[in-house]
Amino acid sequence: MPTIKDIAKLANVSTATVSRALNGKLDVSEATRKRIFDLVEEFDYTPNSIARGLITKKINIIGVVVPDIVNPFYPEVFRGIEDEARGKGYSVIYLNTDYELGKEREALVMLKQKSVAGLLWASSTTIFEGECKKDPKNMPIILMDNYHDKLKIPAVTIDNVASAFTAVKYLLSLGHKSIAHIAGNIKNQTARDRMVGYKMALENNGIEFNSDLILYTDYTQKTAKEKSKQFFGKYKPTAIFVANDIMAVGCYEAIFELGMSIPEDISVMGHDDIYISSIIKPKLTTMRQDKRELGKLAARKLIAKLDDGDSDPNTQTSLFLPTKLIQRESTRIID
Amino acid sequence: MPTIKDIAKLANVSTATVSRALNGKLDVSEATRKRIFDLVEEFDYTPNSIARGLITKKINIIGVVVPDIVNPFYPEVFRGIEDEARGKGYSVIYLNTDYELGKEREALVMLKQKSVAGLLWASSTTIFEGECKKDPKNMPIILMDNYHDKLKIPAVTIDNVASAFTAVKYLLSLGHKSIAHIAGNIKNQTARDRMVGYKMALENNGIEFNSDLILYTDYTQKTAKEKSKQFFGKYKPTAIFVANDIMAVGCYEAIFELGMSIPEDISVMGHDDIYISSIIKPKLTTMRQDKRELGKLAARKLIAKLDDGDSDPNTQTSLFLPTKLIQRESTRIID
DNA sequence: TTGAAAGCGCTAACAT
DNA sequence: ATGTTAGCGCTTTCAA
Repeated sequence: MPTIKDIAKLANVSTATVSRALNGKLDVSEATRKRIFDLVEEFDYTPNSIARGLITKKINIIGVVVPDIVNPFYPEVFRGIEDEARGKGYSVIYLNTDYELGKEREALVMLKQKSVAGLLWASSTTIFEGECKKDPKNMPIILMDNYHDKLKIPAVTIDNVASAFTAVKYLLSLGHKSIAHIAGNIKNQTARDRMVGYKMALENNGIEFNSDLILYTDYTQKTAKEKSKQFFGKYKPTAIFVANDIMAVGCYEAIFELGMSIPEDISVMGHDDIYISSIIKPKLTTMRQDKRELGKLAARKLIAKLDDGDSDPNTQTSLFLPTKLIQRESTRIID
Repeated sequence: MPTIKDIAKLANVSTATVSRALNGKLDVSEATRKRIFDLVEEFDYTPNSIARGLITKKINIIGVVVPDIVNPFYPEVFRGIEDEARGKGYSVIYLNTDYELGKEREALVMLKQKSVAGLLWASSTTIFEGECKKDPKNMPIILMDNYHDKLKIPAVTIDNVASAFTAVKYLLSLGHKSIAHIAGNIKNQTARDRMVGYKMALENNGIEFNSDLILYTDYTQKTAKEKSKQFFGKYKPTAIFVANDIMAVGCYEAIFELGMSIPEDISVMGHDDIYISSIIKPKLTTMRQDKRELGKLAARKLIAKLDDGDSDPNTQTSLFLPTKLIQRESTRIID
């Protein structure tokens, strides 16, 4: 593998000049620039990013931290990130945190130690403030699928309140009056927001919020199934809004095991529109979010910050993407 | 962040000694070793992996190359890899290749440029030989979910011939005589092997192989659906063995759209046992492979090679994991 | 057992 | 517009 020295020698210039040319500095003459680039081409030279990293304290790798790649929501987000990052010359390091604060912290340490340029973070819990404020300049962070009220960390997510509102509003428009809600982990801003949207829609329609109709979970299919099974023993709502599709699957299982049917006995509404939602029977009515786009825009925002600093104003702001109601077979009009 | 210099100064030794102690060289006195490690502990010092990488030409990151993380098979493999790698102090860079040779080549270049220590490679097509033979010492490769006949690259995969054989044998044991096969991309060794197993089982039971009953695909759900729909217009086998579960879903769709039912009109057998296979209706009978284990063992093999060189003999050999028949609802006894 | 010194490949002042 | 020099944080000869 050729080094910058080889190119310098062949071009009859110093390594500094080659470095300047390669990094697009303006003070290089056209002639030498061309000479250098021709050589680079000819010998297929690529700068050693490790050596560069030693100086700049940064390597062109971005870290992605998510709860669990096995959760069908994340692979799509990841594709969006990887596609965008690769196009801009960045690679992606991926870490799972299993919804555990300890692993999140550990992930952060690993990533810092590896000098990644920046972070894309889908935190499962409310982000711990200390870590995030520490050298924010050295390692910019963009939150995904979550945001933080107090800290001003830019985020790319959806408007969860509005989205849940739309979902429940739809259920109401179908004539449902007794609507339960399976909430996610309420340590999570996203889960809280979806519950807020649920409440708002209810109150907006003159229906009183009933805390008995709320099932608290940890966002997993298993828990959703267990809690649902218990719940339906006691309560008979005509509809249920589930905070994500994976839990809706758990809810389906419970309903079927109890000998009930969807949507005849109960309408089920999910959220996210993951891959399986259109495959399960009955097909799940849900709110679609464009997961790939989410990843792409988050990566774009981070890389903009990395490459251009904070000159671009929208590297500092958050983005709230729209969601879309997908009507399928799991909901019905109630008489 | 403290550097090796800081530790050296505090310990009253040279940086060389600190380096030696940290790298477990034997020629450091117990006293100084302890002094150094105490300091390391106290100041939470971690060596800068970039600086180290500049010398060793390696960074403690391993590259993972797969066709598409959105394909539900891979997230689980990835979890296995990440868990194992993290435990051993390695991070993981992930690249998608979309079943395209060009992107595979590009991925390899990126990874080399970033000086990753080694590669875990789930190649979609038969690996291109040139790239793999080039400096194999510098960047060891372990193949996943695939292997290569001619090149002696160690692999971690399953015995696809045996697995497909078992699958089809099961169908035969149910009394089926006319069994179709949806094959994967036959540029791929895995796809070819599964077809071989299919043939062997047939011939083993005195049933002649009929090429009309083979559907060639690119491993995607969409293609599987299209080809199935055409196929079932002309042929009426009583069973079909699909080379993977994602295509089985496509096959389901085709069958349902044609107004047929599973397993009454046709038995469907998949392969892999991905997440959705136990969720779809009817639940899919399939061959389970332990994807997480696959990833874990592949990572373990690679890291063993990285850390211990080729002294450990099983860094050179391939591993063929067993699969397991999972009987569910999509297959039935035929009379 | 330890230290001094060189150098990995690159960038960034500081000169010219 | 270009070259010289120093140095990023670490490992690794070579000496002692």
